[in-house]
Amino acid sequence: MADAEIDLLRSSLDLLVLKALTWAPMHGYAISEWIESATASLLLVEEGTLYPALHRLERRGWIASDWGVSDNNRRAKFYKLTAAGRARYRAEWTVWQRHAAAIAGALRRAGPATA
Amino acid sequence: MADAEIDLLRSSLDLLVLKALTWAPMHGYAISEWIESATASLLLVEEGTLYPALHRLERRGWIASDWGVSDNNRRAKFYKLTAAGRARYRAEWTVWQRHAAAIAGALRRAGPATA
DNA sequence: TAAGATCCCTTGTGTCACAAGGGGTGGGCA
DNA sequence: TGCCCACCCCTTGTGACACAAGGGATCTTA
Repeated sequence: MADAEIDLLRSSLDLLVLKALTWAPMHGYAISEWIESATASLLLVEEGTLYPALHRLERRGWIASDWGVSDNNRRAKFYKLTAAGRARYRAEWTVWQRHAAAIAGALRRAGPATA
Repeated sequence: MADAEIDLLRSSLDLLVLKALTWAPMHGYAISEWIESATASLLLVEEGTLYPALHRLERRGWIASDWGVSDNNRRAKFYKLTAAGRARYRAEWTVWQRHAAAIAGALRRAGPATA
């Protein structure tokens, strides 16, 4: 029953990560904390999900990384958006909104018979 | 680039199928047509996606099937919601709305630094 | 100096959408 | 009459991905 909670994340992780980086470079741990706080703890990103996602985004050229030092004086890899990543973010956001609206609309219908 | 179009479906297929059946029993082909029309052709469900999904939902007890004859006088398998499926639909819908709202809210934020 | 928080990563495992096939039937049309 | 197309069902790879469950290193604090 609880599995329904996860499914929407499957589609939106990349988008949320890109969003987090639109403001400033961040390291992975901070990104996961931001997603948790920004969604009121509804979405909890496991480390085994986040880090492969970051590597995937980097491999595709949407983000780039540099080693640095965190606020807590620890070694951390900071990710930032590339120009392509910024464009990608805008495009994906548009698509996401349109599709979310389409699905929400379908779910609000009186019923298939009225279609 | 186009792959972003599909991702949101991944999470919502089950929900849309259950929704289609809240009104009346339907066969697979009609369900896929309804989803297409209800989402203004934004979501196109492949047969190789839909039929496994139907079998999955049936295996889990959310829907049940009976062979019958379609409007076009063809042999078709009609699916209907079970009581458990109806409850499931309501629960999943609630979760979907809450999560979609959470993600949309996170994406509208000024930036992580303000979190 | 021990513990806990911070930060990074990898390897199974299972699920799922999709592409690409296949098959059967009924109605319309040449 | 015979053929084609729309309708309707299904399966088998394949690749992508979230997740659980591990491991490791450093810094701070008690």
